[in-house]
Amino acid sequence: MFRSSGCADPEFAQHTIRNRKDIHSISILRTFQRDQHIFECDQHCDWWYRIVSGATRKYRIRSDGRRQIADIHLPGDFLGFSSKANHGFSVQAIVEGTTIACYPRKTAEALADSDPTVARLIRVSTVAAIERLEQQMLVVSTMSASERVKAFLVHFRNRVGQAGEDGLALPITRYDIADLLGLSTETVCRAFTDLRERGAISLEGPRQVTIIRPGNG
Amino acid sequence: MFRSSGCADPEFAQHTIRNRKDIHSISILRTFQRDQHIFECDQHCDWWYRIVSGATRKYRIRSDGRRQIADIHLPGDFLGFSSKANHGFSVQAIVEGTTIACYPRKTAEALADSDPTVARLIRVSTVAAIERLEQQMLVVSTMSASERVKAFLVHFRNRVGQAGEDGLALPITRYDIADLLGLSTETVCRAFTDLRERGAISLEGPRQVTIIRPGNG
DNA sequence: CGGAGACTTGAGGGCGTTCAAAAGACGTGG
DNA sequence: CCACGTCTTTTGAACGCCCTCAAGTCTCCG
Repeated sequence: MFRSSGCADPEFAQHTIRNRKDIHSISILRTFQRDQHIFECDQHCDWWYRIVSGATRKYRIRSDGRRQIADIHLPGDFLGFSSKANHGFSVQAIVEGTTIACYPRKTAEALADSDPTVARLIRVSTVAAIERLEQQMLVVSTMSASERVKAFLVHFRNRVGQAGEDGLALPITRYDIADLLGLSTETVCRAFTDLRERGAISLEGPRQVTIIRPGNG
Repeated sequence: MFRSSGCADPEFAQHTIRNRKDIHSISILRTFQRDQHIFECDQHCDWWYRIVSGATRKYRIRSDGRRQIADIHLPGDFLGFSSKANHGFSVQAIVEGTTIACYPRKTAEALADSDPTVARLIRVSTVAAIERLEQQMLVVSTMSASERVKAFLVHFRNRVGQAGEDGLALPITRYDIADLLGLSTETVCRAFTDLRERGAISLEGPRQVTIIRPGNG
């Protein structure tokens, strides 16, 4: 939009060239081990992040010591935005060798200010996070244990995008699922068993699930 | 940033003038009756909205007929963003005479593209919504009924911003609170009674609450 | 082969839901 | 101003789901 302008002002011309910089060019790639922190809850928000490969969990430890997982991030997701100075959540790698692109916040914000494409990318990404959270809330606040687990499996499969095959390799433990769905580990296990016995899913292994009936039943 | 440029190109100059338009100048003010819809879940996302006065609820009807409230919007909040063509939620006025500024989506997006201030405003607003939802999720998925109601009251008081006085006039019914917290109406009532008996709150009337002890206890 | 972590299953109790009923609050019209 | 109907709020009793505690099995990896 701006770049199509035939402006002769050198300062502006230089600016448009700076704008041409892809957001990826200002990023630093980092690799994380399993359970290694990308950032912690009391840390200052100096970076934005994008998952390149692997997965992360966004969580918080409640005053009673229990862990609450607010979101799971998969490749393509942006995270690390905050309206306050500190994140209120910690983010941890779930799988070994999770790769993350890190963007210096000030530079990225300046880029978002000058490049509408970047601003739009951020906007779409945050809106997607909102919709994910709203969906998650619906699941957590109104569904039974089995329904929650099934909704999680269906939602997760849709996100990893294996639309054709229903075989799903879960990168996360029952503990993670429990903390994400607001259930106990035992209840999650019982829900898996229940869904298997009712023919909604089949288990080739604890982490290898096939969704047979995605709908109700 | 762009506007400080001394560019002589007329097209660009005209553009900068367009950029000067405040986002509020492209809005239409509308007033809604109680329970009137701002938009419904299957409606096309042609507008963005900002609450001017009153309050709205963002909700969805589950397949079993139960209603789930995902968020309450108060003056200053932006809403209506979606990454898809349709909203997945309906939004309704809670109080009589709720006033809302409506922005034509395409115009607003173009404005966000050209004016970093607007883009930043939208970004901050969506990030605030994310943080609200994450907080809400924490409440819904790990707290007991009384804790949820108390957390709701404290959170709500902070949002309406009556920091000095603890007297709080609730614009919403027990039914709304129940659907927001994932509880039944009866349980919400019992939680109010419980909190009153334990001295955490006092009730001058069903809708008039004073928070005595915001912390635990 | 041994150990640690992940997963599964069982029994009992607490908390929230459902069903039922009544009291309170509020606006409307006489 | 009061009577009336409707919506909201409150309380009670019984049931059911999920949590907790406990024990055992499976799986992976050194």
